[in-house]
Amino acid sequence: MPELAEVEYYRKQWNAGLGKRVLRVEVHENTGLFRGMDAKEIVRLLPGMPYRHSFARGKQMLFRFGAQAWIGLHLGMTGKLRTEGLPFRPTRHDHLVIRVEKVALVFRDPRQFGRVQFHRSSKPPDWWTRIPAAPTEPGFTQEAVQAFLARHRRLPIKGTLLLQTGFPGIGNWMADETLWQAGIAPERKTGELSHAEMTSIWKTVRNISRIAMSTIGKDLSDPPRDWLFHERWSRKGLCPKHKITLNSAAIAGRTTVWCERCQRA
DNA sequence: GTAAATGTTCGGGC
DNA sequence: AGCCCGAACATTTA
Repeated sequence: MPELAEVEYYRKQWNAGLGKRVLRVEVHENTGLFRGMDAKEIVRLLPGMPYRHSFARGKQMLFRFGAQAWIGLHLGMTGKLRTEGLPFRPTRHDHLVIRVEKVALVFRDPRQFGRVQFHRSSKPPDWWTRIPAAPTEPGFTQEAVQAFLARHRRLPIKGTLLLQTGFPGIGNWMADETLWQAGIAPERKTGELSHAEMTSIWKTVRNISRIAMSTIGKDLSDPPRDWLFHERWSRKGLCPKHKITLNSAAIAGRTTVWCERCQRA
Protein backbone atom coordinates (compact mmCIF):
# COMPACT_ATOMS: atom_id res chain seq x y z
CA MET A 1 0.00 0.00 0.00
CA PRO A 2 2.70 2.42 -0.86
CA GLU A 3 1.74 6.09 -0.60
CA LEU A 4 3.82 8.85 0.98
CA ALA A 5 4.25 7.37 4.46
CA GLU A 6 4.48 3.74 3.37
CA VAL A 7 7.22 4.69 0.93
CA GLU A 8 9.12 6.38 3.74
CA TYR A 9 8.73 3.27 5.87
CA TYR A 10 10.00 0.97 3.13
CA ARG A 11 12.94 3.25 2.32
CA LYS A 12 14.22 2.78 5.87
CA GLN A 13 14.02 -0.97 5.66
CA TRP A 14 17.27 -1.04 3.73
CA ASN A 15 19.14 0.91 6.43
CA ALA A 16 20.60 -2.33 7.78
CA GLY A 17 22.85 -2.30 4.73
CA LEU A 18 24.12 1.29 5.05
CA GLY A 19 27.87 1.65 4.71
CA LYS A 20 28.29 -1.93 3.52
CA ARG A 21 29.86 -2.93 0.24
CA VAL A 22 27.84 -4.62 -2.50
CA LEU A 23 28.96 -8.20 -3.07
CA ARG A 24 26.49 -9.35 -5.70
CA VAL A 25 23.23 -8.32 -7.37
CA GLU A 26 20.52 -10.70 -8.54
CA VAL A 27 17.64 -9.68 -10.81
CA HIS A 28 14.69 -11.18 -12.61
CA GLU A 29 15.65 -9.20 -15.66
CA ASN A 30 12.60 -9.86 -17.79
CA THR A 31 10.09 -8.55 -15.27
CA GLY A 32 8.23 -5.30 -15.70
CA LEU A 33 10.28 -3.58 -13.02
CA PHE A 34 13.16 -3.18 -15.42
CA ARG A 35 11.19 -1.89 -18.41
CA GLY A 36 13.24 0.55 -20.43
CA MET A 37 16.57 -0.35 -18.87
CA ASP A 38 19.23 -3.01 -18.92
CA ALA A 39 19.07 -4.85 -15.61
CA LYS A 40 22.42 -6.47 -16.34
CA GLU A 41 24.10 -3.10 -16.01
CA ILE A 42 23.26 -3.02 -12.31
CA VAL A 43 24.45 -6.59 -11.90
CA ARG A 44 27.74 -5.74 -13.57
CA LEU A 45 28.51 -2.32 -12.11
CA LEU A 46 27.20 -2.24 -8.54
CA PRO A 47 29.48 -4.84 -6.87
CA GLY A 48 32.31 -3.23 -4.94
CA MET A 49 30.40 -0.04 -4.21
CA PRO A 50 29.22 0.85 -0.70
CA TYR A 51 25.52 1.56 -0.11
CA ARG A 52 25.79 5.14 1.08
CA HIS A 53 22.47 6.87 1.44
CA SER A 54 18.77 6.86 0.63
CA PHE A 55 16.12 9.47 -0.05
CA ALA A 56 12.35 9.46 -0.51
CA ARG A 57 10.24 12.13 -2.08
CA GLY A 58 6.59 11.54 -2.78
CA LYS A 59 6.37 7.96 -4.02
CA GLN A 60 9.89 7.93 -5.45
CA MET A 61 12.99 6.63 -3.71
CA LEU A 62 16.63 7.14 -4.58
CA PHE A 63 19.53 5.05 -3.28
CA ARG A 64 23.13 6.14 -3.58
CA PHE A 65 25.97 3.68 -4.16
CA GLY A 66 29.66 4.58 -4.34
CA ALA A 67 30.76 7.84 -5.93
CA GLN A 68 28.59 7.79 -9.02
CA ALA A 69 25.80 5.27 -8.98
CA TRP A 70 22.15 5.80 -8.09
CA ILE A 71 19.23 3.43 -8.08
CA GLY A 72 15.71 4.87 -8.32
CA LEU A 73 12.83 2.74 -7.08
CA HIS A 74 9.07 3.12 -7.34
CA LEU A 75 6.91 0.62 -5.48
CA GLY A 76 3.92 0.67 -7.84
CA MET A 77 0.85 -0.95 -6.27
CA THR A 78 2.42 -3.90 -4.48
CA GLY A 79 6.13 -3.22 -4.06
CA LYS A 80 7.90 -3.70 -0.73
CA LEU A 81 11.46 -3.38 0.49
CA ARG A 82 12.95 -5.55 3.19
CA THR A 83 16.25 -6.98 4.29
CA GLU A 84 17.11 -10.61 4.89
CA GLY A 85 19.89 -12.18 6.89
CA LEU A 86 22.04 -14.90 5.37
CA PRO A 87 21.67 -17.40 3.96
CA PHE A 88 18.85 -16.04 1.81
CA ARG A 89 17.23 -17.58 -1.25
CA PRO A 90 15.00 -15.17 -3.16
CA THR A 91 11.56 -16.44 -4.14
CA ARG A 92 9.38 -15.81 -7.16
CA HIS A 93 8.55 -12.13 -6.63
CA ASP A 94 11.89 -10.98 -5.21
CA HIS A 95 12.93 -9.28 -8.44
CA LEU A 96 15.91 -7.27 -7.21
CA VAL A 97 18.30 -8.51 -4.55
CA ILE A 98 21.38 -6.49 -3.64
CA ARG A 99 23.66 -8.55 -1.46
CA VAL A 100 25.91 -6.48 0.77
CA GLU A 101 28.09 -7.78 3.59
CA LYS A 102 25.94 -10.04 5.82
CA VAL A 103 22.61 -8.68 4.52
CA ALA A 104 20.45 -8.95 1.42
CA LEU A 105 18.46 -5.87 0.33
CA VAL A 106 15.29 -7.14 -1.32
CA PHE A 107 12.73 -5.46 -3.59
CA ARG A 108 9.65 -7.63 -3.94
CA ASP A 109 6.75 -6.73 -6.22
CA PRO A 110 4.19 -9.37 -7.25
CA ARG A 111 2.33 -7.21 -9.75
CA GLN A 112 5.46 -5.63 -11.22
CA PHE A 113 3.93 -2.17 -11.56
CA GLY A 114 6.94 -0.83 -9.71
CA ARG A 115 10.06 0.43 -11.40
CA VAL A 116 13.83 0.33 -11.13
CA GLN A 117 16.07 2.99 -12.67
CA PHE A 118 19.84 3.17 -12.78
CA HIS A 119 21.82 6.37 -13.11
CA ARG A 120 25.60 6.73 -13.34
CA SER A 121 26.82 10.17 -12.36
CA SER A 122 28.14 12.04 -9.35
CA LYS A 123 24.87 14.00 -9.43
CA PRO A 124 21.36 12.67 -8.86
CA PRO A 125 19.28 12.11 -12.00
CA ASP A 126 17.11 14.85 -13.53
CA TRP A 127 13.86 12.99 -12.94
CA TRP A 128 14.65 13.09 -9.24
CA THR A 129 15.62 16.76 -9.10
CA ARG A 130 12.44 17.72 -10.91
CA ILE A 131 10.04 16.13 -8.40
CA PRO A 132 8.06 19.01 -6.88
CA ALA A 133 7.99 19.61 -3.13
CA ALA A 134 6.16 16.91 -1.19
CA PRO A 135 3.48 17.89 1.37
CA THR A 136 5.97 17.55 4.24
CA GLU A 137 8.50 19.91 2.66
CA PRO A 138 8.69 23.71 3.02
CA GLY A 139 8.20 24.22 -0.71
CA PHE A 140 4.66 22.81 -0.49
CA THR A 141 3.17 26.27 0.01
CA GLN A 142 -0.39 27.50 -0.10
CA GLU A 143 0.51 29.53 -3.18
CA ALA A 144 1.92 26.49 -4.99
CA VAL A 145 -1.21 24.48 -4.23
CA GLN A 146 -3.55 27.30 -5.34
CA ALA A 147 -1.64 27.65 -8.60
CA PHE A 148 -1.73 23.91 -9.23
CA LEU A 149 -5.46 23.64 -8.54
CA ALA A 150 -6.04 26.54 -10.93
CA ARG A 151 -4.36 24.52 -13.67
CA HIS A 152 -6.77 21.57 -13.37
CA ARG A 153 -10.13 23.26 -13.12
CA ARG A 154 -12.13 20.64 -15.02
CA LEU A 155 -10.91 17.54 -13.23
CA PRO A 156 -12.83 16.28 -10.17
CA ILE A 157 -10.88 17.31 -7.08
CA LYS A 158 -10.33 13.62 -6.30
CA GLY A 159 -8.43 13.24 -9.56
CA THR A 160 -6.43 16.42 -9.03
CA LEU A 161 -5.23 15.22 -5.62
CA LEU A 162 -3.84 12.10 -7.27
CA LEU A 163 -1.61 14.01 -9.70
CA GLN A 164 1.96 13.48 -8.59
CA THR A 165 3.06 16.70 -10.29
CA GLY A 166 1.13 18.66 -7.67
CA PHE A 167 0.70 16.32 -4.72
CA PRO A 168 3.73 14.02 -4.68
CA GLY A 169 3.04 11.02 -2.48
CA ILE A 170 -0.73 11.36 -2.30
CA GLY A 171 -2.47 8.15 -3.35
CA ASN A 172 -5.98 6.80 -3.24
CA TRP A 173 -6.51 6.50 0.50
CA MET A 174 -4.80 9.82 1.29
CA ALA A 175 -6.92 11.62 -1.29
CA ASP A 176 -10.12 10.19 0.23
CA GLU A 177 -8.91 11.03 3.74
CA THR A 178 -8.14 14.59 2.70
CA LEU A 179 -11.54 15.19 1.13
CA TRP A 180 -13.36 13.65 4.07
CA GLN A 181 -11.44 15.69 6.65
CA ALA A 182 -11.79 18.85 4.55
CA GLY A 183 -15.53 18.23 4.04
CA ILE A 184 -15.46 18.38 0.25
CA ALA A 185 -17.28 15.92 -2.03
CA PRO A 186 -14.85 14.09 -4.33
CA GLU A 187 -16.69 14.71 -7.60
CA ARG A 188 -16.61 18.51 -7.23
CA LYS A 189 -14.78 20.12 -10.14
CA THR A 190 -11.49 21.57 -8.97
CA GLY A 191 -12.29 24.94 -10.52
CA GLU A 192 -15.51 25.24 -8.53
CA LEU A 193 -13.89 25.14 -5.12
CA SER A 194 -14.01 28.30 -3.03
CA HIS A 195 -10.87 29.97 -1.84
CA ALA A 196 -11.57 28.72 1.68
CA GLU A 197 -11.95 25.15 0.40
CA MET A 198 -8.67 25.34 -1.49
CA THR A 199 -6.97 26.58 1.66
CA SER A 200 -8.55 23.71 3.54
CA ILE A 201 -7.20 21.22 0.99
CA TRP A 202 -3.70 22.60 1.47
CA LYS A 203 -3.90 22.51 5.26
CA THR A 204 -5.49 19.07 5.38
CA VAL A 205 -3.01 17.49 2.99
CA ARG A 206 -0.14 18.83 5.07
CA ASN A 207 -1.69 17.72 8.32
CA ILE A 208 -2.57 14.22 7.14
CA SER A 209 0.88 13.78 5.61
CA ARG A 210 2.62 14.85 8.81
CA ILE A 211 0.59 12.52 11.00
CA ALA A 212 0.87 9.62 8.55
CA MET A 213 4.65 10.03 8.55
CA SER A 214 4.81 9.82 12.34
CA THR A 215 2.69 6.67 12.51
CA ILE A 216 2.69 4.63 9.30
CA GLY A 217 5.98 6.11 8.16
CA LYS A 218 7.65 5.29 11.46
CA ASP A 219 6.69 1.65 11.96
CA LEU A 220 3.47 1.01 9.99
CA SER A 221 1.45 1.71 13.12
CA ASP A 222 -2.14 2.92 12.74
CA PRO A 223 -3.04 6.55 12.10
CA PRO A 224 -5.58 8.12 14.53
CA ARG A 225 -8.65 6.02 15.30
CA ASP A 226 -11.11 8.61 14.02
CA TRP A 227 -9.67 8.70 10.49
CA LEU A 228 -11.62 7.49 7.48
CA PHE A 229 -8.58 5.27 6.83
CA HIS A 230 -9.94 2.51 9.07
CA GLU A 231 -13.33 2.38 7.39
CA ARG A 232 -12.62 2.83 3.71
CA TRP A 233 -11.36 -0.66 2.91
CA SER A 234 -14.52 -2.64 3.53
CA ARG A 235 -17.72 -2.43 1.56
CA LYS A 236 -19.79 -1.58 4.62
CA GLY A 237 -17.54 1.00 6.21
CA LEU A 238 -19.19 3.65 8.39
CA CYS A 239 -18.43 7.35 8.59
CA PRO A 240 -16.41 7.84 11.80
CA LYS A 241 -18.45 10.98 12.58
CA HIS A 242 -22.00 10.04 11.63
CA LYS A 243 -21.87 6.24 11.69
CA ILE A 244 -23.78 6.13 8.42
CA THR A 245 -22.75 3.88 5.54
CA LEU A 246 -20.08 5.43 3.37
CA ASN A 247 -20.62 6.01 -0.34
CA SER A 248 -18.37 4.22 -2.79
CA ALA A 249 -18.00 4.84 -6.52
CA ALA A 250 -15.38 5.24 -9.21
CA ILE A 251 -14.46 8.91 -9.54
CA ALA A 252 -11.74 10.06 -11.91
CA GLY A 253 -11.21 6.37 -12.62
CA ARG A 254 -10.46 5.35 -9.05
CA THR A 255 -12.44 3.75 -6.27
CA THR A 256 -13.54 6.59 -4.02
CA VAL A 257 -15.13 6.42 -0.58
CA TRP A 258 -16.87 9.37 1.04
CA CYS A 259 -19.59 10.45 3.48
CA GLU A 260 -22.41 12.40 1.91
CA ARG A 261 -23.25 14.09 5.18
CA CYS A 262 -19.70 15.29 5.92
CA GLN A 263 -18.70 16.28 2.44
CA ARG A 264 -20.32 19.26 0.73
CA ALA A 265 -21.40 18.57 -2.86
C1' DG B 1 -15.36 -18.15 -11.44
C1' DT B 2 -15.34 -13.11 -11.24
C1' DA B 3 -14.22 -8.61 -9.89
C1' DA B 4 -11.33 -5.46 -7.86
C1' DA B 5 -6.99 -3.91 -5.90
C1' DT B 6 -2.99 1.57 -2.17
C1' DG B 7 -0.12 3.34 -9.60
C1' DT B 8 1.31 5.05 -13.80
C1' DT B 9 1.68 5.21 -18.84
C1' DC B 10 0.16 4.85 -23.39
C1' DG B 11 -2.83 5.34 -27.37
C1' DG B 12 -7.10 6.57 -29.64
C1' DG B 13 -10.95 9.59 -30.25
C1' DC B 14 -12.62 13.98 -30.05
C1' DA C 1 -2.44 20.64 -29.86
C1' DG C 2 -4.48 19.29 -25.93
C1' DC C 3 -7.92 16.99 -23.15
C1' DC C 4 -10.27 12.86 -21.57
C1' DC C 5 -11.02 8.12 -21.16
C1' DG C 6 -10.15 3.39 -21.13
C1' DA C 7 -6.88 -0.24 -21.57
C1' DA C 8 -2.75 -2.13 -20.32
C1' DC C 9 0.86 -3.93 -17.33
C1' DA C 10 0.73 -9.12 -13.74
C1' DT C 11 -0.80 -11.19 -9.71
C1' DT C 12 -3.34 -11.93 -5.55
C1' DT C 13 -7.32 -11.75 -2.81
C1' DA C 14 -12.18 -11.27 -1.51
